[in-house]
Amino acid sequence: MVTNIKNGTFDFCETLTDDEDALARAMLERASAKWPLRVMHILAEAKGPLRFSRVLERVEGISQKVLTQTLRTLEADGLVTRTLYPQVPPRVEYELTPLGGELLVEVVGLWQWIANRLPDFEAARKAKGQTENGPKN
Amino acid sequence: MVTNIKNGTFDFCETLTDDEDALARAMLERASAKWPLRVMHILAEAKGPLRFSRVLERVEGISQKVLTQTLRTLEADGLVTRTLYPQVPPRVEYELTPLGGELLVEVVGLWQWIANRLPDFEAARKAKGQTENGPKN
DNA sequence: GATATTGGTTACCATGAGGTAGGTATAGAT
DNA sequence: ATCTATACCTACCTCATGGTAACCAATATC
Repeated sequence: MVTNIKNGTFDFCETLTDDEDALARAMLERASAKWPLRVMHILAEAKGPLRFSRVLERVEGISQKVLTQTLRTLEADGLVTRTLYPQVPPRVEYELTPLGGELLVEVVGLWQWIANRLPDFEAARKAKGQTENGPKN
Repeated sequence: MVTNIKNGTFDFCETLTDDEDALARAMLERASAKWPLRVMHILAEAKGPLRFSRVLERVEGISQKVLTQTLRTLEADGLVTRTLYPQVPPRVEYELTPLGGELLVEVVGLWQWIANRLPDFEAARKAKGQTENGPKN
């Protein structure tokens, strides 16, 4: 895996147009941001449609505004569906799409890789400050 | 893969302490941010140590301040090494660590998955606006 | 003595992302 | 007539982030 870096075949970005690059980057940022992942996780757990208020209850710490924005972005990206029932207290349901489910799985894979390497990261954090050669700054 | 969402065994987060969760989340955000990925990519391409100025030249659009911050963060996380030679025009070299190389590969995997699904995302973007049932607001 | 080099740090300013509070629409209950 | 519930939207304020520019240290060069 790391070898494809060493032998120079490490070519992402180069195979994409600028537009595609920007879109992929945007997706990556969205997928790894704080709220989208949580919201998608909640929706995945629900295994079915969820009303706005239910999501708001379960995503701890999120504000209504940000949840609205988050859901709209996820909808625009095809990761969740939004279904409006024009009742008189309006009812809106959100559900994870198959694409959203797949993306979630991919991100969770990366997440778990990171979780497995957590000791390495913590070790790096502690080992800091005395690795420099030379008396110091 | 998606099935482990459907049958309820979808449990990341729950297996981690709050500290670990926060750390993993921070790593994920860092790994997917705009500059760290580019800087690591440059460093990976170089297949060896690179001076600060060389990195600055190659990462198009980054400012000196942000590159400094980025490199310091990467160093703190054990993803790059920083070697200071206390010469009189100071010389500092940065190099990707094995851990950094592995992380890069993982993120690139996700990146490529997204790139492969780009048509789906674009389709979702276009198909927006008429999926709502009900005349609309 | 003035200046350039290298890898920063610091001060200052602009942009924007997020939080809070309030408004809106409408039917049914009181 | 008024209040409640739902899923927002809009305005306003704040705080963090990123950019620009100036400064630094020590030697070598003009």
